[in-house]
Amino acid sequence: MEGDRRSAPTEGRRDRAAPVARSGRAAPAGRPARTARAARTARPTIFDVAALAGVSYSTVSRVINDQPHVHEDTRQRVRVAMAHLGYTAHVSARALASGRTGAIGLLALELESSFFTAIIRGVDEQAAHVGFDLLLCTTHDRREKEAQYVARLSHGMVDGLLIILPRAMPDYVGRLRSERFPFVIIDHDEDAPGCDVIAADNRGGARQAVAHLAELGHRRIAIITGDPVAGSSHQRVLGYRDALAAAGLPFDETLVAQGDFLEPRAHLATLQLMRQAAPPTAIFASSDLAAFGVMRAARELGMRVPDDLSVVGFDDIPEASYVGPPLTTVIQPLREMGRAGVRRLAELVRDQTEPAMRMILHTTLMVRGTTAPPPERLATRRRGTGIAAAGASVAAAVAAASRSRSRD
Amino acid sequence: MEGDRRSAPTEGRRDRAAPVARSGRAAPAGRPARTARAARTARPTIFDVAALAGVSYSTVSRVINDQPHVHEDTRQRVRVAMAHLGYTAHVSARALASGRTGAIGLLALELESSFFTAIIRGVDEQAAHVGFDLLLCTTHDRREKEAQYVARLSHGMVDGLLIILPRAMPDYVGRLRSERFPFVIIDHDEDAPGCDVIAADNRGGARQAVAHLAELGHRRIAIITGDPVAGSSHQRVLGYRDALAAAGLPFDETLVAQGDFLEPRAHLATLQLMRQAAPPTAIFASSDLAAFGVMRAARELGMRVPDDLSVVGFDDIPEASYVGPPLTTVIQPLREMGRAGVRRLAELVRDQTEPAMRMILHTTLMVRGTTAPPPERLATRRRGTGIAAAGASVAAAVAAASRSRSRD
DNA sequence: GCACGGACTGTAAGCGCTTGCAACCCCTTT
DNA sequence: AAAGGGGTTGCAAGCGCTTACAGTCCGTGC
Repeated sequence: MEGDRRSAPTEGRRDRAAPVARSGRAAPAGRPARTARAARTARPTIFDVAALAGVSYSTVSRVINDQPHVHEDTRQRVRVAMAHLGYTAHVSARALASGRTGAIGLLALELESSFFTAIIRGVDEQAAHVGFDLLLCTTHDRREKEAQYVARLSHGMVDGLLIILPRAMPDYVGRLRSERFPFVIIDHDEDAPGCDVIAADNRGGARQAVAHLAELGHRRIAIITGDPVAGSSHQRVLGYRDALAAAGLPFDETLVAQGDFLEPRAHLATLQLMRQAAPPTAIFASSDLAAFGVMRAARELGMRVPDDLSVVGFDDIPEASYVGPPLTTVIQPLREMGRAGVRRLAELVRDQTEPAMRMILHTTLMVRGTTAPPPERLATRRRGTGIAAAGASVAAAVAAASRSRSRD
Repeated sequence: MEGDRRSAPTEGRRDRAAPVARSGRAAPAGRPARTARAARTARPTIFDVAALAGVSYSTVSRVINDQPHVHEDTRQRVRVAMAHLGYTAHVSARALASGRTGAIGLLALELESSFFTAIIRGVDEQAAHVGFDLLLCTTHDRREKEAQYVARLSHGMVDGLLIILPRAMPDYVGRLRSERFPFVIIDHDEDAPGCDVIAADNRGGARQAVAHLAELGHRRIAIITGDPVAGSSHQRVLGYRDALAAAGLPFDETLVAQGDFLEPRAHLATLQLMRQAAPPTAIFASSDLAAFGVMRAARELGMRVPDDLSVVGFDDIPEASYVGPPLTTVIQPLREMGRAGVRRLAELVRDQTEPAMRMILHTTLMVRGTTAPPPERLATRRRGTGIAAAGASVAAAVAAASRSRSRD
């Protein structure tokens, strides 16, 4: 048997290629070759490669995994055999045996909004870079689904999880933590003890945006908030207040309208804001989508942006620069957030004991075409009829409406 | 031993919950409980559930897979045990044992363009609907990578493959076919014998677009083609010629500019087209992105769209309706193509013997703001100086240029 | 010239699950 | 009362790979 192994690689290879496998070598003890069963597909396995190369299957495994302790000649011989058979390792089998899958999972709410796709682009880019496969799961806000996904994913599908979570912390996070499963949360701007989090500086960004409006001379600056369950939403309100305070402007509850980051709600909120006795001359929307809603409302009211109303968004999704006029907004480095998330996750997968950390990325104000100084002070002072200066009959109607019910 | 099994479920359950596992039951022959080795994580396995429920592991497996031949009481008992332990099946293990993964792979060139994300949205939606997980792979046009991905994916990662392939057929497709691995190709509008293909009616769509321009009175209609390696590109040229012929217009080679579906190239091509002695009054761009390039060039030349130049795109990516003026384009049902791809793939996974088919989805012309009748005939006739009517000095310069070199 | 460490290689024992088959139960049929 | 049969259940044998451990071989130091 031993002399056997020593047979010169070259001719050894040839006679191994013959149909008859040398018994007790190709088929290890207790593994009777291949049963008649199914035989799913005739895909070559590690055993076929081993037989062809005239080595044991574990040696093939070592070659596949670039492990040391394989003679260079042997390695070559195995490589040739693999190429010859067109061998590709079975992913599930390695995952099962090794406990590693080489993939990461990405959990996102949906794919509709550019907000998510922007992050996903960053994730995809970096995942490819560090050699992870990407499993994309969208939850469509179905909480039960979400927990299920997480369970499945963390049980043999992926090595780590990236969760875009602009909301409250769900229960499964606790479970992941206790199972010491690597995960990173993206866009979760609130307390998350023991979790690795990547978020943008929401408060700072909002402050920049509102400070910009104040500098332009606006005194009545409204905010349309994001979804109240999102921490980022809260942070942006704080930034708004910071900026007001810094500019010496009073905080006025009537200038705070609740939104949900989406367009329709912002549209509605804007109509309500403008109906007030003292409507704002500028609106800070908590997302670009919301800003689009503001602009649509303005258009309907016959107001021009930015002449009659200034608008600032948040996020800088691609559409922001397409619309007319292009939107002034706060750049949130979405793509970079995705990239950073993967980088961090890769570290965690490598070393499970890394202490959790929180990573805050800077935001930048991007001044484009939707902000300008407020319309002449006169209009601002002559409330109610002020807007009528915008000229459209719709505006007049709103003005009339706001006169009749002085406060909402 | 036999009487044992018959022990009444109720009290049987209790004593099974006791720490001591009944030897030879919890641990099957040749499987000595759990070795001291690693024990990766203390995740419950099917054996733990079996022990707790007082049944064999295969019964648990049957419950997991909703198979018949399990007594309802037993089923319940197992369910309770699973819930109690927080059991979740190990995905790789099932994949290895069963040969099915419950996932499909999606191979896309990249994620940057809305073209791909639109398809992906459809894929994601339908995948969730039919219960497949989605593995997203972007190739970034690195051919070697692509073949590798396909090999990996088809070896135990996914049950089927969706390939967005607006290009020539790569070699690995042949391999997939010979391995009888289920796959569907999306957006591949040319011959693909034996392959399942989903594509839009590129020829028909182009015909509609160009017919629309002809109906508006345009006589000199240019086309900026797509990437020549794409079958869809070729089909759109055919549609263009169809429409010209139908309208009794001659086919003029000088009105065909080669593009690549992308913006910069189209921008350049437009500048060249307009520099001609007899510039077109309308341009059919083979993609929306290309149409944006046309519009940018027109802007630079001081021409107004659609007054001086009509533009039609193809695809109807979301940005098409955002730009000003909103783009007249051919709606390609990208999302539906993604959905249809998954539906078809699901069928193939279920029944490998399905004969291959080709599915062509209809396109729709969406008239928006970039098309109008050509500028007064006069201008069209008085070539060279005609454009100067557009007014801008840039246009004059181009006119001058076109005079000096009467034909390119 | 022989024990010894190091470089390779092979063997066994799983990873956690599915599934064909055999065994068993209880109940009907003859 | 014995045979037959359908519904349940358990067992064994894998799926294709990784990896601890146990050799095997060779070159070296004494």
